[in-house]
Formats: sequence, C-alpha cells, structure tokens
Amino acid sequence: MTQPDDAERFIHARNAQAMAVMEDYVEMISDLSAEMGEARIADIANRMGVTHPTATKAVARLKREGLAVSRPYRGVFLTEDGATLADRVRARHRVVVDLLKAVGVPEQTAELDAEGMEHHVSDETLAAFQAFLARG
Amino acid sequence: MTQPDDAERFIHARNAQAMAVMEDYVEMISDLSAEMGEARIADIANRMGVTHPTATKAVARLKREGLAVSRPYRGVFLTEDGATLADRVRARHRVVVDLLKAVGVPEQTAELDAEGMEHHVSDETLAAFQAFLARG
DNA sequence: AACGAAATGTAGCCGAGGCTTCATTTATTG
DNA sequence: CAATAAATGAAGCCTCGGCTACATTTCGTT
Repeated sequence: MTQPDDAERFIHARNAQAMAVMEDYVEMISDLSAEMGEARIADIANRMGVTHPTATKAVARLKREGLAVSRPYRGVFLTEDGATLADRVRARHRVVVDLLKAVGVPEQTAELDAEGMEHHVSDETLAAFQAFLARG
Repeated sequence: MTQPDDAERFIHARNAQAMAVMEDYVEMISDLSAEMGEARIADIANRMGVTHPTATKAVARLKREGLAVSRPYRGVFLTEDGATLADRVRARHRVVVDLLKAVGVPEQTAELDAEGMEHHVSDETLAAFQAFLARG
C-alpha cells in the first residue's frame, strides 16, 4: 500500500502546482498596491495576461482562502496573510532569477523560466541557492 | 493592445504547465516499457500516484495528441513522437537534478523539486545548465 | 473449463482556471 | 447634470486532471 518513490515526487509537484496561481496573483496584487496604491481587477487581469472575469475568479478564491479582501466595484487588498505570502514569493522569485543568471542563463530567459520554476523551489533548495549566491 | 512584459511571462509559464502532465506520463510510459516490456495502466497509475481512471484519461489525451497508442485491455506504447519527447524529457530531468546538486541542493530534495521545475526549463536555460556542469 | 481475482473501461462528479457575452455600476466629461 | 465610456459583476461554457462507483474483460488457478 506504500507509494512508489516516483509517486511521492509527482504528488509533491502537484501540490506545489496547486499553489502556483494563487502565489502569482498575490504577488501581483502586492506589486500593484505598491505602484498604484490599490490593485484594480482590470490592472490585475492586464498584467497577468488574462481576461477580467478570470482575474475576478482568482480574487474570489484568494478571498475564500483568507489572502485578500475586496468590496464590489472597488480595488483588491491583501490581508496580513496575503501580504506575508507575497513577500515570501517575491523574495523567492528574486533568488531564483539570480541563481539562473549566476549559472549563465541570459537575463531575459532567466525571467521567463523563473516564473514557472519558482513555485517548485522548496525552502531547502532556496537556502542552497542563497548559499551558492553568497559564496560567489 | 500590446501585452505588458509581465503578461508574457505568465502566459509563457501557463503554456509550459499545459505540457507538464503529458511530459510526465510520456516519460513514465517510456520507463515502464524499458523495465517491463510494456506499460500497463495499473502500473502507470501506481507510479504516477493517481487512480487508474486518471491514468486512462491521460493516456487518452496522449493518443489524441499522437504521442501514444493502445488497444482496449492492452498495454500502452509510445509513438515515434512520444518516444522522442520522452528522451528529451528524461535528458532534461537529469540535467536539472544534476544542476541542483551542483549548487548544493541535497540529492533527495533535488529529485523532489526537479519534478516540478523541469517543465519550465527552456532549451536556452538547459544549455546554460549543461555548460555550467561541464566547466565543473 | 469455470470461477474468482485483477485489470481495464465507462460514466459522472468536482474544482481550477481559462474564455465569451451581457448586465450593472462607477467615473468622466461635455 | 446627463450622457457616454470604462470598469466590474454575473452567468454559463470549455478543458484538464483529479476522484468514486460500477461494468466489463482478461487472466490465473483449481
């Protein structure tokens, strides 16, 4: 009844993936709030590359998960939990991009690939990346 | 009407993600074929950590995409395209794991995290990883 | 050869995350 | 201040990838 080793890896990756979209939206809301004072649905949708109903649905999920709040026809704001998550995601993103560049990936490609990769970088891997970057 | 830079990144990541599941199944079918002579639905499901109807659905999609073939109640086999994809995926997976280990990620964690990350590693990033590994 | 177990197929449910279309509210501006 | 434009909401559709439950086929064993 024990899972094969492979299965554990795949289940782990699926769990990480389940968080990915929420992480991206939370970080985007954080960015927009910093830049413009608030995050509007239209701006979120535009920057995420989706239509506005898709952004609305994503925000609804964030609200359900306690990561954001909003009132009808108004901007979206992160809760404390949401803001904490955004900070972690942003920091991880930066480390992943820096690591890619450090091993020779061109900047633009590093930005592109990091977007998908980052969600699967565990704390342990993140620590290893930071250590690698620190020791030049 | 032009996409913001952010949007391009997210769209790119979503496209990569859309391939991820198929890549994983194709590689698994290739592995099982090598180990056992054929890939059975039950074995695929077991190793992927899903129930058998989920594996059946995934195989149906692979067949639609021209990556695999099968007849009712028989094993699954890759087409030439499927086998080619499996080889590329396997090679990329190995490079990603090796790179993670090279920058100090413990082996077991490298295996875990690579599973999700690999699907977002572009050819250019892969080449950079290989160059980095080559120059020790 | 028949029976029971194991494998596979099939149907249908669910949530996530895309989309389009249309209604409604808010904001701008003449 | 009224009309129009822009933003948001709401409804409903699609695919994917999980799942359970049940039907069917294959296979191994007696």
